[in-house]
Amino acid sequence: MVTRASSSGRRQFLTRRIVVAAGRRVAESEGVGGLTIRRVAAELGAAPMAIYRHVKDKQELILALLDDVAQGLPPLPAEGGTPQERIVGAFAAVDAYLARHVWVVEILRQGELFAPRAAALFVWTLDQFAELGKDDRQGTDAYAQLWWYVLGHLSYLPGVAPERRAARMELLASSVGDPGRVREAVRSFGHETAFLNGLRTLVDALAAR
Amino acid sequence: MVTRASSSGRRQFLTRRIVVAAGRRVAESEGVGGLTIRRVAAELGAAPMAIYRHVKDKQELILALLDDVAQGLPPLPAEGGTPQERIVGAFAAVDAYLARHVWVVEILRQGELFAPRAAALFVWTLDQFAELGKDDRQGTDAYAQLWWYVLGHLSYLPGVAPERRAARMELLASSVGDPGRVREAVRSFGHETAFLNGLRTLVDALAAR
DNA sequence: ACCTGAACACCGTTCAAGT
DNA sequence: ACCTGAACACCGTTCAAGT
Repeated sequence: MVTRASSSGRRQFLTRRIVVAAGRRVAESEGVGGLTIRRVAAELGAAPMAIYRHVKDKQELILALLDDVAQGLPPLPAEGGTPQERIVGAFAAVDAYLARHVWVVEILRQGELFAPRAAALFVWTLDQFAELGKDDRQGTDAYAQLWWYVLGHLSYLPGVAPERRAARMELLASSVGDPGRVREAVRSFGHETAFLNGLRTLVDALAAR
Repeated sequence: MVTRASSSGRRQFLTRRIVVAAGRRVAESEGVGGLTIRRVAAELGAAPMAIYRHVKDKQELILALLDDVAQGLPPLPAEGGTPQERIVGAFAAVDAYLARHVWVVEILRQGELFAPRAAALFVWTLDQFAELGKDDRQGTDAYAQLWWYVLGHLSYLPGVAPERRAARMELLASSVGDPGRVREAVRSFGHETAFLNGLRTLVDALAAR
């Protein structure tokens, strides 16, 4: 996976862009847990300390990664349909995009957020709820509530990795008086459709209250 | 913080209970990030390797901690009121309890869950929705949707630490065309009341759909 | 100016000892 | 049986070099 050799020249062969791109490759393939300065340096065939010339410390690298991912966020839905449909579409798209980059969720949880892309979604959401006759105070509450729902779903995703599913299921079933009932109830559960249905339910309720 | 000295005797002075209790003290005061085998050992005045006699590895210690916290989960509401009120009460109580132990949320996110306490909440929730005329398939979806909402709220908590709030606010406001509107909208936002209102809205909608 | 190497203070964990 | 010490393979980061 070494994309650059340090052998040829001595002069600058690293840039912030290159470092961030390498960091992203590492995070994408091994998760945030596997993201280390030394690992990124190895990815680039450089000495670990070379990284520090382009990034203040590990925290700054992580924030740069967050920014990088934010660039790829799907665009907000334009006109068409009801505000409810647009809101569902927007949050479902954000959820789907971030689900493809679960490692980011761990960073988001550390209290970071992607501005300005998060800010754009926030204001856009205020506008949608304004169309539904809600003021910005109500819109803010609704935005937070929708975001919690999405963040919770994303946070739960690592647990549904196929190899974990069976073990969790058994743990759950065996802890209860009627294991058969639990197994039966969970059998047909699909988190994606449950997520979407719940999102629709929540948006409609927020619009109607 | 050393609660036991290794000096006096040579024979067993550690037990699994003692190790787990020390681990919990460390996690509670420094978070999961500060939880290290070596730190726990120091807390007990023991050699790091002594820990491994009572706990297989760090992962097992973490699971034991999860179990320990689960013991303190609030009891499920008994009869009285509508199912909706009981459901809101139960999930709000779980949220409040875990909010007092935020470090646990990081573990939950790693895909672990507390059985059998989680199982009890799950089955209890199925029962409540059964009273509302929903079958276990619908109840399972509702449980997942409520849990995502709670987990998202808990995941968001570290970001509202007082010292972070102002910085986040500015980052958000400055990223947008109309900073004044954002500041005004967010001014009166209170995440606890927003959480509770959203929970009520969601439960009522799930009951009605 | 940019990269490197050695070093420091940390990790989890194994293994061979001590009592 | 239980605890300890040295050791190994990792971290992030600082500092003094090299070109």
